[in-house]
Amino acid sequence: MVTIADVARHAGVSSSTVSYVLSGKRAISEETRRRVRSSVRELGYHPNAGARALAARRSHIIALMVPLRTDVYVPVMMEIAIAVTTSARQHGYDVLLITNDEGPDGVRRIAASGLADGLILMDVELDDERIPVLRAQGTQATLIGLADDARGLSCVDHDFVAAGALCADHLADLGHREIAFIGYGSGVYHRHAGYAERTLAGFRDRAGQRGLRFLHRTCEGTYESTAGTLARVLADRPGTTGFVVQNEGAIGPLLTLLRTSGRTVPEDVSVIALCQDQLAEQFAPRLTAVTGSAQELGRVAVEQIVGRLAVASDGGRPDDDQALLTPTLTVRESTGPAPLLP
Amino acid sequence: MVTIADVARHAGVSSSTVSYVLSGKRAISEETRRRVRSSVRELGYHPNAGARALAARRSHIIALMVPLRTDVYVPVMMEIAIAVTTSARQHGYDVLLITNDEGPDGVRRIAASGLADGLILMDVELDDERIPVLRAQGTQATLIGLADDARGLSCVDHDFVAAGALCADHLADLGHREIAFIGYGSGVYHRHAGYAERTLAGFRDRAGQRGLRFLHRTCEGTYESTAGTLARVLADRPGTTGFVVQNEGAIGPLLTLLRTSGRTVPEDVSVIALCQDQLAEQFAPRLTAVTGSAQELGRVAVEQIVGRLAVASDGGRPDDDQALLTPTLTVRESTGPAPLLP
DNA sequence: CTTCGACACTTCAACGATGAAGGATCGGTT
DNA sequence: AACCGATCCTTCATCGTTGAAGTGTCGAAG
Repeated sequence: MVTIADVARHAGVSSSTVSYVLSGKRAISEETRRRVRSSVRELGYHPNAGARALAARRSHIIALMVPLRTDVYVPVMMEIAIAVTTSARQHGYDVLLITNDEGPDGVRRIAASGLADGLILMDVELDDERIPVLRAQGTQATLIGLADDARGLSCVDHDFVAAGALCADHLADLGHREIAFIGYGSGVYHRHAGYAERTLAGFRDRAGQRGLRFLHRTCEGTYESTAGTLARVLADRPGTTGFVVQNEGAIGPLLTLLRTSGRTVPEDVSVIALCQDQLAEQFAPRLTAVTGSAQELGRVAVEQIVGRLAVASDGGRPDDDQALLTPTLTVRESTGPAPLLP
Repeated sequence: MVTIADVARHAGVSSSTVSYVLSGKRAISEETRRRVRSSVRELGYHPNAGARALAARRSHIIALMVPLRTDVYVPVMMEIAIAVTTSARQHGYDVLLITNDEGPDGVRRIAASGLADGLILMDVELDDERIPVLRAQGTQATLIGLADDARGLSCVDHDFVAAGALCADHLADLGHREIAFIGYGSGVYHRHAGYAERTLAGFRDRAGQRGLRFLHRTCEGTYESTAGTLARVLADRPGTTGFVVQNEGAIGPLLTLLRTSGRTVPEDVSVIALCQDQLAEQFAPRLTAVTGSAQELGRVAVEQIVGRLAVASDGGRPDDDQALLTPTLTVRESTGPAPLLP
């Protein structure tokens, strides 16, 4: 193992000079800097992470707490996790993956052991048990999602209200008047998962303003569940010409069921999905969709936590930013003008 | 921050006694152990990760290197990552997430800095650049996937050969004679991704033994690509009655296309998928599928690396195990007896 | 010709844990 | 009474890095 002392000896300086060259915290002459750098390269020196964390009281690790639950669309989670990892690396941090089944104790463990400098929490509930722990430990953290009381924390999330409104506007612009909103399973709403409720609220408000009638129906995302939901919708409101789908699993079944029931998309009914573009493009017809960038979410979360850590290590009190990312509507082949009344 | 010295003072012992109570490496009297444990609890002591890593020369961290690429089915990757994380915790390890765009340098960085004790590599290519680095650094590692030269490493993977054979057997048992194998995009084969080639090989061999005629066609997994692939298959071999699909993205389009071309599943054609059960159940009809457990894969990988680390820290030379996990065939509604010849 | 400040580097004491080596205590054996 | 071994605990050096404080040198100002 190559230590800083080996580098120092090789470059003919003291080890703290090597440390200063590497951290850039003191002025070092051009000549010495060059020599040290070339010794570092020649010996293949990498600072020992443990020693560095001990001495500097910073591990340069960010912990990312991901849900075990699989009722959220998994590729999105993965995309966020990867975006967090690559963004973190750009700021000189590594990412520790922990699962939220460790709960508040997990947060305590990570914070108290100094394993990570800060945390990013995913799948936050409105009234989350982990938040008081964070505050008690004085640990820097960012939430992906919104919580009731986010004092001392930063947050970032998609603007689901805007996403819901975009759906309503698009269908209203096309002349649709009766809409069905196919949501997640009822469990998601009972958990008060913010994203589900906020999308619905945004849709509901805009739908009201635009004079749309609509139904909201939960759906578990299986074929059977979608079939049941669709049957109920068509029984309750036979004049429905627009569908908003926020459940990734329900999209495929819905399209199949519409087809087999003799309804053509988009001539007879329009379908607009709240899902990743990649997924929207896999169906036939390709789906008009409202999307937020998962990568952006991860990137912003990292920037928030890195910013907080920088301020805190200078002895400051970080601002609690709340970022809402604006969603995008991409019009594809699944939406069109409402059919003329028969 | 609570240190081991605080605990020692509180319990009226020396700090190394606390250390021994916690590690269990020396005999400590029942009475003292009790007192130390209760002090630990009362003060909320968690050992400082950096100090522990420095002194013990083990970080208790396993690095998991995941692919950035998205042409593999992402939920499977996530499932593995989560299984690795939860299994690792059960062995007292945490998991550091790194992306394979860091390449061999990433491996060097992690190994040389002592950030992680060992690595688990995913998406390994047959001739992978990271493997020589691992060997040079003397780092313990496990591969998820198989490599050409795995000396000094452990490996775990699904038995894709067996999976391919299972597909051939099932269709042969049902009386099918002309089969189409819809694979991944050509890029996957050009990369010599082991799983694609091995599944095909297993299928090919068994198909030969069972007297099946078959076509193998690549497919990018989009609707258009699937349509093109299917059209070619039906033009080349109009008598095809069985489909094996190894591309998750192609399943939905294939089912839709078969239906719109007037073919009923399973009465006219049988479809067997190589994909997760969860996905197989989302289609209508539910798909007969051959599956390997992603959770099991993660669990075994962790057990291998933890085992290697234990042996190595006792000064031993770990065995290079290669585990192949047996896949399961679950018969659902998408396969049935071959239609009688017209 | 002293003094001062700027610059460039070094010295050295942390940081918080581990674990080898070294007591202290005690019952039992010669 | 002296010695022994076992048991249980403590002392202390060590891990590799950081950064405050200190040293030495040199040019410019007083």
